[in-house]
Amino acid sequence: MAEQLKDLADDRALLGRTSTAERVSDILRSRIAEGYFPPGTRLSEDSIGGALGVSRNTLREAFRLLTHERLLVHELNRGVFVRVLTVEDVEDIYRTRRLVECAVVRGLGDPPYGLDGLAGAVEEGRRAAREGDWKGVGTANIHFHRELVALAGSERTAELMRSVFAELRLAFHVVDEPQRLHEPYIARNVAILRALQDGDREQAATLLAGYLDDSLERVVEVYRRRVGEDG
Amino acid sequence: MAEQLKDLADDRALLGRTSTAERVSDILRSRIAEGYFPPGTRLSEDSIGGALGVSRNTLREAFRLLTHERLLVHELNRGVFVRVLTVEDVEDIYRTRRLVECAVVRGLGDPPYGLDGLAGAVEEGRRAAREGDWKGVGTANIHFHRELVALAGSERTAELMRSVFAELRLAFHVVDEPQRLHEPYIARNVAILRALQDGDREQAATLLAGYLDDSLERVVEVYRRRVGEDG
DNA sequence: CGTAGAGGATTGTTCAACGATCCCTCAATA
DNA sequence: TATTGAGGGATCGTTGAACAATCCTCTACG
Repeated sequence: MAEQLKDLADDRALLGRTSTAERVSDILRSRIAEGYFPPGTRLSEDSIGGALGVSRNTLREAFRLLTHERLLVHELNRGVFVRVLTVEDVEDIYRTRRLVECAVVRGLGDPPYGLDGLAGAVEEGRRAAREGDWKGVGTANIHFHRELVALAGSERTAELMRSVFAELRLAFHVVDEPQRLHEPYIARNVAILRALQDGDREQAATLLAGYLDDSLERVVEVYRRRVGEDG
Repeated sequence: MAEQLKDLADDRALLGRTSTAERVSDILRSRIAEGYFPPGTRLSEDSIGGALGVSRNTLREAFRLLTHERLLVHELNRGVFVRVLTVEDVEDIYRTRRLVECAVVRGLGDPPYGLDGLAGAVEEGRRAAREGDWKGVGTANIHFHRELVALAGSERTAELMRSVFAELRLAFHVVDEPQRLHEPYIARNVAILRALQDGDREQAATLLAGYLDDSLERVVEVYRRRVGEDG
C-alpha cells in the first residue's frame, strides 16, 4: 500500500503541471529554440495571446517563466523581447560553465560513475553527425554537458546549468554555423568520457577546461562579427 | 562626452525598475528574510493584498516571482506558503555551496585579489558578535560568502548563489538558535580570509570545505529535530 | 466514534476598463 | 539641415469584478 501511495505521489507532479501558462511557455520555448522567434523579436501580448487563444494574464505568466529562464527580457511598458546575448553574456556563460563543470568532474567520488547518460549523449551526437544534422549535433552536445553536470547529484546545480545551456542555445542560433561550431567537439566529448571511464578525473577536468576555452573562443569570434555593437 | 554618456547609461538601470509587482515582491522578500513571515506561513491573497493596497492580480504576480526564487511554494487551490525546506533541500544547498564556493577559490588567478568586500563582511560579523546580535552575525556570514562568490566575477554564478543563500536563510529561521549556529564560524571566516591574503588558494579551499561540512552537519542535526517528518 | 454532506471561504481564471508610457509622425524653429 | 516639441495611436500596467472550482470547517446522522 505504501508503495502505491508513493507511486501516486510521483504522478501528482504530472497532473499539477497542467497549468495553461506552463504549456504556453513550453510552446514559446521551443519556438525560440528552433529560431522561429529570433533574438530581438518582440513578443506582443495581444497578437500572441490572440493566436494562442489565452488571456493576457495567462500569457504574462508564461512570459514571466521564460524571463526567469533568461530567454526573454522584460522592458517596462515596452513588452518582452527574445533575448539578444552580448559578447559579455557569452563570456559569462562560459565562465560559469568552466567553474561548475570542472568542479563537478573534480568533485566526483571514486569510480565507477553512472556514465550511461554521458555515453548516450555521445552516441546521439555521432548519429546526428553521420546524418549531417549539425543542429542535432549541437543539441547532443548540450545533452552531454547536462549529463555531466547531473553527475554531481545536485538538483540546484543541475537547474542552474539547464538555464545556462538554454541561454547558450540563443548564442548558437545567432552564430548559425552549426557544423563549424559543433563538429570538432564530438571527438573531444569522447575523450572526456573515456577519461571518466578510466576514473581519471583530473585528466577529464583538464580536457574539459581546454574544450570550454576553445569553444568560447570560437563562438565569440563568430559572434563579434554577427552582432554589430560590442556588448 | 562619450564618458558622460556611458555614466548615464549606467544610471538607466535604476530608472527602469519600477513595477508594482516587483516592489511588492521586494517587500515580501525582505519580510521573509527577516523572519517576519516564518517558513510554513500561509500568505493569503486577501489579507496581504488588502494590507499593501494592491489588487489580487498584481499580488499574484509578486507571488510568482518569489515562487521562482524558491522562497514560496504554491499549492493548487490552497495558496502560497513560505517555503519549509526539507533536510534534503538543506543538503543540496550545501552540496551546491561546496561545489561552487570551493571552485571559485581554487579558480582564482594570481594574487592580489580584491578582498575588501570579504574583510568588510568579517568586520561586520565581529561587530555584531560584540553586540550579541547573533542574527546579525548570520547575516554577515552570508555576506562573507556572497563576497567570496563575487570574486569569480561571474554575474550568473553570483545570482545563483544569491538565491541559494536566500534559501539557506529559511533554514536558519527554522533552527532559530543563531548563536550556536553562527558564532563558531567567525574565526573560520577570518582564517579563510587570511589564507587568501597570503595567496594560498589551496589552503583557503580546504578551510572552506571543512567549514561547509561542519556547518551542514550542525544545521541538519538541529533541523531534524525541528521538522517532524523526514524530508 | 466515525463519516457524509452542507455551507462558507479562498483560490483559479478570465474579461473589460482606464490610466500611463512609449514610439512614430509631423510641423515649427533656429 | 538638424533639433525640438506636440499630438496620436498602440501597447503595457493595474485594477476591479465576475464566476467556477476547490478546500476547509462544522454539523448532523448512523
